[in-house]
Amino acid sequence: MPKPRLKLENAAPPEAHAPSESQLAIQAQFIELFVSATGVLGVPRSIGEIYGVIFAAPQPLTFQEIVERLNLSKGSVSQGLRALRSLGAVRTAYVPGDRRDYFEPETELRNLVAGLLRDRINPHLEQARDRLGRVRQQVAAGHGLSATEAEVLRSRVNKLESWRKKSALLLPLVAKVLG
Amino acid sequence: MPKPRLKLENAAPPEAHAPSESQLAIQAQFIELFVSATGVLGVPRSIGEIYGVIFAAPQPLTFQEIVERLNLSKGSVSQGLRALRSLGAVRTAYVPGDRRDYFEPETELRNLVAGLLRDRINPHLEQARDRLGRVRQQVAAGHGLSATEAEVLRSRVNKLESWRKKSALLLPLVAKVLG
DNA sequence: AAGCTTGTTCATTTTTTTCTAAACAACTTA
DNA sequence: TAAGTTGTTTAGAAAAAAATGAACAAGCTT
Repeated sequence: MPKPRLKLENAAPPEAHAPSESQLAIQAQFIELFVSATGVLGVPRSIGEIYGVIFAAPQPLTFQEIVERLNLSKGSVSQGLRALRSLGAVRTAYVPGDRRDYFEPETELRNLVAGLLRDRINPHLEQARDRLGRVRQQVAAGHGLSATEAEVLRSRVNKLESWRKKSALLLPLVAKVLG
Repeated sequence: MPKPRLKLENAAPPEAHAPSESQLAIQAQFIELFVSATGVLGVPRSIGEIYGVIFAAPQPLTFQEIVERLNLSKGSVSQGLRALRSLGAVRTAYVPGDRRDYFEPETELRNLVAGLLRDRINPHLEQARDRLGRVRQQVAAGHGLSATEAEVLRSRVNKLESWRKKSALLLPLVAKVLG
């Protein structure tokens, strides 16, 4: 026999009331700002909207509130939130007596940039290092090239190597300046 | 057997000969490298291919050579080259006695990054400054907000302002490190 | 257990981006 | 002037990306 559970009486969660017209206008401005950033970052528009609506909210929002305020499908919001959490751009907030997830924004630029570097840039840089090694080998072994052609190609490979080094030098610096 | 083509008798331009198998392999490696970069930069794959094939060539290439080596349509190559020139990533090289355009790569990272900043980042930053001003006004005027809510929103706007300032500070630094 | 609520997954549809091919313009040479 | 090159423009096809919605899972509540 399952033991009967006590209902939490005060469960009435700190529900955000329906936003006023003025609040809606503010929210729209914030969202617009982040949506325009998606263009540069190459992420889907809906992700900008989701981050924007969370950023614009004075209190953490529930999944359902995000769906309603943006008129997005549950599927899109679920996927968007997963991406944002993976970047470290949103966190879940715990609300006692409420089973739902509440979402709040990460607002430290340092941390947001760190997430982007980790998830989007670094993997490519590492892959590039490997590829570059292969190109260098190919060029070194390359036959059918005149002496001057071979020389040009070697200098091109060296250029690439210098790009890679400078990038690797730059990224920590970026993190430092933003912190 | 390729069908014989009518040739101009003396014009004989410094035509690149058909690449050897080894040259093709090298070229493919270079292209692969730049195509993988398109993912990060959010530019079309074909643009990576075009820059790659130019970067991989010891001498400047003609439009037609690019089309043939990549099996791309003339239209794609024309558009891709325009974008690359606008970024300052490829230059045209003059070849005496030849009407065709020859293309060679810009290989200075500093200049490539400068082009990206100019064409892709700066416009967005300027737009962001305007939008941010509007958000600040909205929040300042915002009614229908409790005192604590208004306080949170003001601090959010201040965060955004500090992001913008840090970014504006960072970009010149990037240019300097890469130079 | 049956019936809610909350959120995820994924096959399909919708939208956006990218590419192509055909028409065209500008210029050169016959 | 006609005919040939070289490259651009653009309408529409093809491909890729993003969003939807229905089925599903997991956990409460009664």
